[in-house]
Amino acid sequence: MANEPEVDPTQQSAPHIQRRVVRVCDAIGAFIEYWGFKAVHGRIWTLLALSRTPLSQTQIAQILGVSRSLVSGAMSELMEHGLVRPIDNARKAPYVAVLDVWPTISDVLRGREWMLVEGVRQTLEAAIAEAEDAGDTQWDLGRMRMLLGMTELGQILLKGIISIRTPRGAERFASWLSRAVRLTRRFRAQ
Amino acid sequence: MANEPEVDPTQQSAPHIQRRVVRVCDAIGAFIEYWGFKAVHGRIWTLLALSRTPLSQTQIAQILGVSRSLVSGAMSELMEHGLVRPIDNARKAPYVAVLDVWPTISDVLRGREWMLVEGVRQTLEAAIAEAEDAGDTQWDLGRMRMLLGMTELGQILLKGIISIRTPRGAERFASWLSRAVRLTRRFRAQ
DNA sequence: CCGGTTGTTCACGATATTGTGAACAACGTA
DNA sequence: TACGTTGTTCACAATATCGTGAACAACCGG
Repeated sequence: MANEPEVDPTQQSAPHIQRRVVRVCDAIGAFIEYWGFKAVHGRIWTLLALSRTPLSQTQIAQILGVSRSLVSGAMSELMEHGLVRPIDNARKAPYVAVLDVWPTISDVLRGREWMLVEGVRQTLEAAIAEAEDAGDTQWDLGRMRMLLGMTELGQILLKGIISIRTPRGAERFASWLSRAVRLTRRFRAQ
Repeated sequence: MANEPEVDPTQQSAPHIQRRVVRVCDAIGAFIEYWGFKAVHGRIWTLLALSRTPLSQTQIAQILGVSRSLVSGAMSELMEHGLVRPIDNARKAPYVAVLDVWPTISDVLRGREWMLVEGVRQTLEAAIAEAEDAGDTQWDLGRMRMLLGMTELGQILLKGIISIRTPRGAERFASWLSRAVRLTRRFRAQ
């Protein structure tokens, strides 16, 4: 199909604007790399989000300058997370980005972060129970209780953030947070 | 000094409570590993935070079951970040945890996160300028402007969070956030 | 049926990360 | 002084991660 917008694989003769777009993809990739995803996920999602037309995996690989195998693997992960979808039901099809990324963020928070905080909470409770029984002198029971309190606070915040599904939900959460912070003042002052 | 609390290097005969504490250290280490630090940093900090007495690097290595060299390297990094300090000025001294971790979190947000978001913003601005000049058909100018808006919103939030230094600051920020979310309602509705 | 394309899979290399052990200097004490 | 301890440094091993290229199956148009 010669009437498609031509995508030149060589970076030199690619239109200036495409290189600018790839720079954006790289920057967003670097950003989300710090949030537990891989950089290539962010690069692919951004490229699809900024493209007016759906793109094939081959096109994506050409534009980003990576191998098709890398794109293939990253793509199936992105589709698992619901961040990208094929334009029709066949598995062999051009792809578009899903712009509403909040469900994914929410899933990540509910899964990864929640499990980590919950793990801390459980080990803390076990250590506190043990320390209360044993009358220990080496470990600081008060500090353990403080950390447990912070853990529970973190879980409450996580629950609140996860429950945000709509702009209206964000509004409710923000005003709830405002009130909550005010109320915990005396607790922090101790 | 035989009157110090004995710390048994072998995990079998270590007091139950110590093993519980180490489990807490591991859990917190796993948690902060997802936040750009290394797990061993969290383990060491937690151990010091939960110990009533200052600990030497050798003791830390024994309790956590890692080598002294690993502790040494992690320790100097923790001291750079201000999360741990020696009990007296000499470099050879027992160490204690600094419990106020907010300055460090704030530094991380101001450094790492800010640079990443700023990088996205700059590449987006460059791409938008180029697209406006070139009258391009392949890339979606509207989406770029949307991402730029989200980036600027992120920077505003980051600035707000960073500015929290005291409980009073947290209170101000929370109520500001509540108002801000309410005001941006019509913007999101578009 | 046959080339061409598209996505998938796998074995592999390149590279970064993490932790270890040995050697060493600084310090205090018998 | 001789010795033990503490922290530091460095070369190295173990491991994980990232990305590649080749082989392959599915599909489409001639």
